[in-house]
Amino acid sequence: MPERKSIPRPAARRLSLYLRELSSRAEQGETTVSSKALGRSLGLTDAQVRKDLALFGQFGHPGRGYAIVELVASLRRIMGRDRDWRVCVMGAGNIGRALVSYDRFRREGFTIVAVFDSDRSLAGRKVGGLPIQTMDELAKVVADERINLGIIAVPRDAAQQVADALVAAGVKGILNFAPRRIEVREGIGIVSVDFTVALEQLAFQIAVGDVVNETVDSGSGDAGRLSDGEAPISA
Amino acid sequence: MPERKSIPRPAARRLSLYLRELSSRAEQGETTVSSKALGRSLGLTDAQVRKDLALFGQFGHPGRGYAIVELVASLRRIMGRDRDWRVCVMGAGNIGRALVSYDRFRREGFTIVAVFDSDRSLAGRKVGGLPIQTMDELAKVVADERINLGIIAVPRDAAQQVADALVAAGVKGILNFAPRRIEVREGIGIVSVDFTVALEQLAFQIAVGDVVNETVDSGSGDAGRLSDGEAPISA
DNA sequence: CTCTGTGAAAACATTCACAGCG
DNA sequence: CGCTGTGAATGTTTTCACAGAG
Repeated sequence: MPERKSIPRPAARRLSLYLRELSSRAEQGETTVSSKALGRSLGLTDAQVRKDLALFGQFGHPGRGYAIVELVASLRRIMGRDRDWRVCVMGAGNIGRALVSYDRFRREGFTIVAVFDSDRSLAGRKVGGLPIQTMDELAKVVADERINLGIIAVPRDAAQQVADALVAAGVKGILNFAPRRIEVREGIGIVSVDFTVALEQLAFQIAVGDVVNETVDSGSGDAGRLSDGEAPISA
Repeated sequence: MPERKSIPRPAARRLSLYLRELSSRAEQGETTVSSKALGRSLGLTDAQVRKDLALFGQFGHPGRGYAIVELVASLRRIMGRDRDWRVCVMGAGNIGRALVSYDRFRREGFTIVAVFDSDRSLAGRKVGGLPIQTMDELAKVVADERINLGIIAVPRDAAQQVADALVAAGVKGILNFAPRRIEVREGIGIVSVDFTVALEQLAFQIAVGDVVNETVDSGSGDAGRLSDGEAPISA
């Protein structure tokens, strides 16, 4: 564990937003951006942006701002986006099928290479160009295809079991869509997204009569989020 | 704006997890739970659980713990889950269709009553029992069906425009799945979920060699999070 | 002048630790 | 006892404000 420096969790969440916004600006042909302009697009202060980016080194050019292409490259490397991620989807229900067909994953370097479902009668049917496989082929396929991430899109009560199988097969991280906490051993990454929780947070904002801008990225095993929050909620 | 008390954002995110866990325990027939047991299931300390729950009143019974049914009812009311939420889905692509068919929403009191798509050639086709409608029927349908929430499942470049139309039509909150920040006027709720950001957070956990349990609930318009985080990430 | 990087201050959130109820 | 609710202590994150680079 090559522990160098501690990154505040909220900052880690914002990093993804910086990368998303910067990539989009790069596509527009912009070459440079100030912390103020970047913060403005994301609902953050300029100081916050500078602090976050300074966590990894000196990327800015005083008087000029940040060189976008350069910064995107650095952030990608820092976030592990320069490697190739090979992903399998567990569960070929509504959500699993939608994710397999979600083109953006591939474009962003997360390639889905296999789909599994416990229902053997689905075996062989194709989803987004991939044949559905049975769960007992998991270990072999993960090894053969060098899969390092798994996405759980199975019913709640099967989720922990499927997670255990993924870890046993050798994946390094799990993105969980089932509505429950997943436990994994130290060293395995886990991020959860719960659609109902997301809608509920929305209902809460409204019920409480006070609304702030919030990004929900359901974290690992617990109640994480990925929102550039602003004020607390007042009730 | 009946501002009474300020609720820490991280606490707001955890509330959903308490409710989810408590409901599940109620189904198992459990009647009582201590802050310690609840925290254990969610990866939180007992003190954290007590502080969070105490934000809204005195729910616990010293020596005994919390009465589950009672607490679930209180939390539901506090979070606005006692009302009926009527939802429309914008975009009948992979994600939109998966969400329309996501049964859990209905069971949890979020009823999807309409689906829209800008592609007129899809008009009339059914998705999960609902006919796809064209975007220009939006205002009328929102009013007639008393829709108060909208879900955005359209491509990035159409998202802000669709959000504006939803707000103009009268929805009170938006759940956004498009990969960009959505701006809404004061008083309108917004929560965002970005699948790519979620996978990226996972990649980051792994790249950084240090992994903590995290729940990602992509917040509103900015870089928020919804994670019951633990330690910061070390790089 | 513009705009970064960063210590120092302020705001926030979590954990501790304990008084007090049942 | 067991377990809550809560001030006080601690730890973390954000904001401020400014020196210095281009």
